[in-house]
Amino acid sequence: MLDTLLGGQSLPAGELAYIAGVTPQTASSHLSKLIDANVLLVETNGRHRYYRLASPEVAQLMELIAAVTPPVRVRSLRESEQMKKVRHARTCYDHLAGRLGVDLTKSMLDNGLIEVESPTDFSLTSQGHDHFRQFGIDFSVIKLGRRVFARRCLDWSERYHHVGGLLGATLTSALFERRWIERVEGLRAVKVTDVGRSGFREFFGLDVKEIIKA
Amino acid sequence: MLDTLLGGQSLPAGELAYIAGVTPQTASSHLSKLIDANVLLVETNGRHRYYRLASPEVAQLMELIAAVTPPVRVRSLRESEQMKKVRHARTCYDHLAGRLGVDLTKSMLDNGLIEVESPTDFSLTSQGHDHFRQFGIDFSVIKLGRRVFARRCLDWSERYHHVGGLLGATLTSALFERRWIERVEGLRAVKVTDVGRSGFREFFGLDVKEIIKA
DNA sequence: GCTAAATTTCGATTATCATCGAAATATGAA
DNA sequence: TTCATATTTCGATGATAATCGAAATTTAGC
Repeated sequence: MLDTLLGGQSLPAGELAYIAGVTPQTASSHLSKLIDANVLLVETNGRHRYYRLASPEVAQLMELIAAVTPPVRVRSLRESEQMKKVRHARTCYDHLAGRLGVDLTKSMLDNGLIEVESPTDFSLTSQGHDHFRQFGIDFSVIKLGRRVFARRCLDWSERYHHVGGLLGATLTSALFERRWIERVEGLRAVKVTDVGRSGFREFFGLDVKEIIKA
Repeated sequence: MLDTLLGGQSLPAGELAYIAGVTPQTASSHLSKLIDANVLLVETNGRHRYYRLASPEVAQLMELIAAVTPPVRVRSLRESEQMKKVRHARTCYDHLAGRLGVDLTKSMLDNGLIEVESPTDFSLTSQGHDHFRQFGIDFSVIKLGRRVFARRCLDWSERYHHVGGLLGATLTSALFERRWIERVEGLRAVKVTDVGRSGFREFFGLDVKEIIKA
């Protein structure tokens, strides 16, 4: 959770729990300890509680710990293959991340479907609205609710942003529905199907470099 | 045990056990974990095994933890007096910290001996080079090796930076050699001698406010 | 080679922590 | 109001860690 927050974002408890792979109760327990220890700050916003690092010193602290700690040894070929799959394409909460998520984001930027609105957010251009309407998703009728529309989410494996928020989530669930992507059993990784491979090329001008074999 | 080793000394396991108030078995168990975690190094010298911090980064890490952590409640008058001494002047790994370390750093900045080079580093000005040559230290002939020359190290008690790195270490060991400062028995604290008091005034334009009495 | 000192390893006990189901709380929406 | 969602609190259980006695290991000095 701390590693995720190192990017400087504020995230709600549920999302941090998902990322850490624990239940919300467990995450809540850890988060409150981290608050007490002056490591995190929380900002209450309605029923969401956004957690973030308490100070630049904490970020410096974590970088130092990473510098002092011996690098985590990958113990087996299987683990290393799994790591490759996870780096290639995975879900981050409910949207695409990894190489695929980042490349898709870059191609949407290049094609003028989205643009960088602020350090923390993307926005959908009118061209993007049209393009996604053709794709079968009409974002002009989708209600925002409390959720951010298109978060710029820092990708730990690619060190670049991918699209999160409602846009990322809606797009990703559509990709699952159309079977462009499928979950890899037991991992956070996803694989691109043959249908997806041609779909990404035609619709997003994106050549998916390596297809992960199931 | 780590707090004791922050003074920069090497100590045997038995002594660290005594200081921490645990049996040698318990200390040994913790020390071996700290070795595995790259926090400590051990030097075997006959049947004694001398433990010390593994790197300046570990010292910086611990000072940062102290800076982030909420202050510990002081339980007794004696503890409070000890705390005062430690806050006044102490060694941080191998360089000066506390009020004295911070004031010395400020006076070197004011007198143009050093300047802020980056958020993490100081640098020695040409005036500083001359001044230290007069003092008897020629930094132009000291090899850097892998160590940072003059780190801006955050001071937990003063919430300001003091000089670490090679510059801080070289200066501090010279101060011990000339008996401007001496260790306080059983603590990380140091005290300024009468010689040091006049020396700091003449050479660094620094009035040492309170002399810690032994 | 023997003995004493410093330290570690082993094993058992006790204390503490992590975890999650169930229930409570808080908020926003219908 | 009622329902759904986000989050926390409580409580029980299983896992992990701390601790130290006993015994093993290492080495200095005799």
